[in-house]
Amino acid sequence: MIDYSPILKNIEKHILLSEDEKEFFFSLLEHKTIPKKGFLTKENQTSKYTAFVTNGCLRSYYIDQNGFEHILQFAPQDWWIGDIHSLITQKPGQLNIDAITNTEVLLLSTNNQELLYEKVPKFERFFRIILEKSLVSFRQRVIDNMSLSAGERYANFCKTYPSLINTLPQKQIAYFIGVTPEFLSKLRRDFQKEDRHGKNLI
Amino acid sequence: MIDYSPILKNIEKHILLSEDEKEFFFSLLEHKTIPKKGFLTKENQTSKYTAFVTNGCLRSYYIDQNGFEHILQFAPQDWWIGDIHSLITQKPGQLNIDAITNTEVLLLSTNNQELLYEKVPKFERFFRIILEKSLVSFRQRVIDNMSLSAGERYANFCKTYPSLINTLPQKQIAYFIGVTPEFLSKLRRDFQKEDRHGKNLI
DNA sequence: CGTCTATTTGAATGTACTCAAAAGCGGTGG
DNA sequence: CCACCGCTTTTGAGTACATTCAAATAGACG
Repeated sequence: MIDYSPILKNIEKHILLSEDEKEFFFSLLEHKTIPKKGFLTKENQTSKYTAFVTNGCLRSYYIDQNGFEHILQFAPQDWWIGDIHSLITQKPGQLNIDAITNTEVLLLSTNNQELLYEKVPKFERFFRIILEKSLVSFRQRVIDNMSLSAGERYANFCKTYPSLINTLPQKQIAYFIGVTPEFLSKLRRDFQKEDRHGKNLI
Repeated sequence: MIDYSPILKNIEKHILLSEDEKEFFFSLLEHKTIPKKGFLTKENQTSKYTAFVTNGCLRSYYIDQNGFEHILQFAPQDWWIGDIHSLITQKPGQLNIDAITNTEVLLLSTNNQELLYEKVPKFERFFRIILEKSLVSFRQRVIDNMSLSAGERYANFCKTYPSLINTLPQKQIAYFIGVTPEFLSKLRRDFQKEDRHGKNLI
């Protein structure tokens, strides 16, 4: 009934599994539907699950002391997401993770993840590789925040997530690149002006 | 001759090794001394080594298109450091890694790291855990850059790295928290004023 | 001691934010 | 089907935080 092929494909990019191992892995997953605006994780709660998105899109964000949202990650189809700090410390976390659209996820609980590592050590390798990639992208984010202007970060976002630009409220792009929605609106207006001038000059 | 106990202690926090495994692991390491201002890694070169600092302090930094330095990480004693993007893609990287003081490192080449994973799969677990921790700290860095003012980031830095405040040129702290050295100087002046006023009011 | 680099200071500037108000847009119920 | 409501986006004026540039001062090291 549940289609495990997307997650299997994701995993087999990095490790190969026997039929038994596949069955065992699938048996550890829980399928869940998160409706638009529904939550996977809330701040001040201890996270129990790492999620793999099979359909839809989740986002993780932090709310600061002034009540402003800052989006850390978008997780469209085929992405892994979770509050890793809370997951590894098993302490209450700072992040909220909710659904931008109706979303289907496969959940792996921390207990089952440990079990998986014990029974099928190859998964240590798999998650090591996933973590390497996440680390690279967060590192890039730190670099970009320190070395690029807001306009450059927006241009960057458009290049990196072309599929999200038209599906996402502009506000959320602003919260991701680290500017106010008002300022992003002005940036876009200025870009359009530049574009038009560019065209006229040709 | 080479003292492997610091790195062993670091590893045995997370996994336990047999004598043979220890010997094998040690045989894969290269010892190197990097003098103050010497380089482990230069931008545009493909990284070959992950380093463990047994003594001294390294830093990794990025130089942007305007020639400004942005420090990504300090690696004092007992820390791991490397240009992970270049290491995993085996393409030329963006980072420089150099020594703040004379530094002793143990180097693990990418080839030897793969060999280690093959022969002693427990190391997959070890590096998975190291990566989890790095990821948490880079994630926190993104959060802080988006939600805190420069003054708050500086106060944060002082709390997090008390040992570095007096050993590091102020400039480098500025490049780490993401402000100009001039502005950090002004921030510190203002903090001192506040402190004095605070004292006078009591 | 002299040189080189780091730090401090000040004035002018710029980038991005705040606040307030208007305009646009989508969904829902009558 | 359209009117209304709530939310997003736009716009503008004023402001704040941080940078730039230039010059003076302080510190470190050979």
